[in-house]
Amino acid sequence: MTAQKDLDTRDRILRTAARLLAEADGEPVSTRAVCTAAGVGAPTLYHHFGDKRGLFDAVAAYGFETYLASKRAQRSTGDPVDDLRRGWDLHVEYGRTNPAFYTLMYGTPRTPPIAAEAHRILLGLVGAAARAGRLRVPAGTAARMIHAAGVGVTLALIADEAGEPGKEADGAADNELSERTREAVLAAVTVPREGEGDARSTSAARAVALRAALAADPPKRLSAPEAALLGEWLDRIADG
Amino acid sequence: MTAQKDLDTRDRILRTAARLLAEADGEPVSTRAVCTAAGVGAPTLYHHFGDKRGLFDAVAAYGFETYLASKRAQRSTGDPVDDLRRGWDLHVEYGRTNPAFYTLMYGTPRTPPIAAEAHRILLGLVGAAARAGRLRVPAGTAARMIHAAGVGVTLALIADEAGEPGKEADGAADNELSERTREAVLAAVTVPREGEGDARSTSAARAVALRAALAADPPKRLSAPEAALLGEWLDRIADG
DNA sequence: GCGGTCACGAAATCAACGTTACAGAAGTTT
DNA sequence: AAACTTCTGTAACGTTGATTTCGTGACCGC
Repeated sequence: MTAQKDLDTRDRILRTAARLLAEADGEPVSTRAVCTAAGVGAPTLYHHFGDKRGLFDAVAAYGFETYLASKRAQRSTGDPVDDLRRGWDLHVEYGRTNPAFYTLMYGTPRTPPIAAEAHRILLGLVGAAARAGRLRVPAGTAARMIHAAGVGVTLALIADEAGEPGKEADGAADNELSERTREAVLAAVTVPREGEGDARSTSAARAVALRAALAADPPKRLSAPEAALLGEWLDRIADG
Repeated sequence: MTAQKDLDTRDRILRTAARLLAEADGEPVSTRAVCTAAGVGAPTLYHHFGDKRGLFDAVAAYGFETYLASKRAQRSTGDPVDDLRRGWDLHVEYGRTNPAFYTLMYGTPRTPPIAAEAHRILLGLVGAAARAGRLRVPAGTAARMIHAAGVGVTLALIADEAGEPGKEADGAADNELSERTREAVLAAVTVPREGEGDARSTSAARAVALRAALAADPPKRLSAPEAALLGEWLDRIADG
């Protein structure tokens, strides 16, 4: 079974590189270290991954896949705002359990392309909330706010745990930071539940909902400039 | 003037290293590159900074000093919540104009000790708001939330500008993200202005204010365990 | 059973890195 | 003026990095 052995070795290199990357706290990991730790020769690594870049790209994809899998598996709870909550919690949880991968992903200005799918999933959740009339700001703005705040909170938690490892007791404080910031952003971005808000918030929410629906299904009876202008007006109503 | 020449060369090396660090987008900068770019020999660098670590520590302090100077120069506007706003804006502004230094500071789990003073200044601003009765959550919690969200927003803006450089037009969208997130967190953390809120929020704010005052000036008439228990109760009141 | 492809290891190659002897120049002190 | 300290350049040293060259054993279709 050549294919079996092949996958075994490749996977072993991948796992070893991931472990070394997690242990080395930020400073670079050499291909030599990966080879010796995995018990393979250098040509084996180059046979499977081409070069160092290819190896670490594969490692990044490998480490991020568990997160994407959990995100993709997320089913709607019926309440789109609760779905946003669960998405936030999944994000923070992944960062806390995989700090090395996470800082590689979101701590650098050059966000790897693998993270693009995570962002697409977030846009999907936010879009659903918008179509349900639960947003009071444009969907793109809401997504950016949620993403930025979530990344900031996760990096702060990682920094805390790096500073004082082994402290299990502050898990409560960590959850407090995450949940409070999450609710702060969601409160600023969503409308409570039903149309019980004042007229201003509901008209804003309806403008956002219409905007999201039009984005998903472009109006055929309007020209492109007309649609663009309409979108701008709807944003202005949403900004209230 | 030996001292003059000394400072000149040292400063030139510092500036050159800072520039190379800003240009090299994340990947490491070699001492050789710094030496050739600064027009000095290697022993000069080692004479002034000891080794590579010493050089980059000095560079980090050098790059962060402008930020700390602006923070320290910040005078109160009279409204402690407005002071928090200005502190946030200063933070974001520094990150956008110095993305390389900023990601070095806040993008890594190992936050350099120089950033500790920035955090102390933030704690001072938050403490002032707490003593003025403008906080509805404990001061430490508020500081953590503001810091985490601010870092997240700044990193998001840096990532945006790295993705599409030269785009001056989206400065408005950038400010929108920063201001909206800032107001979202401040709204969740502070109370509006005067004691016009309902009884629950004012009692919470007063509990936080008392807590902050006691932290600054420990009560002499209470034993340490008593004071600890009192603090816990005040936090519970503040949490509502 | 045999040529060919695939997976892998031992050792080597080449460049780049941090760092250091050594030496010379310039100012300061005596 | 001589000795000394400080600052700096030339030229290396030793290490480590990524990557390749060559060779060998195993498996697979014919």
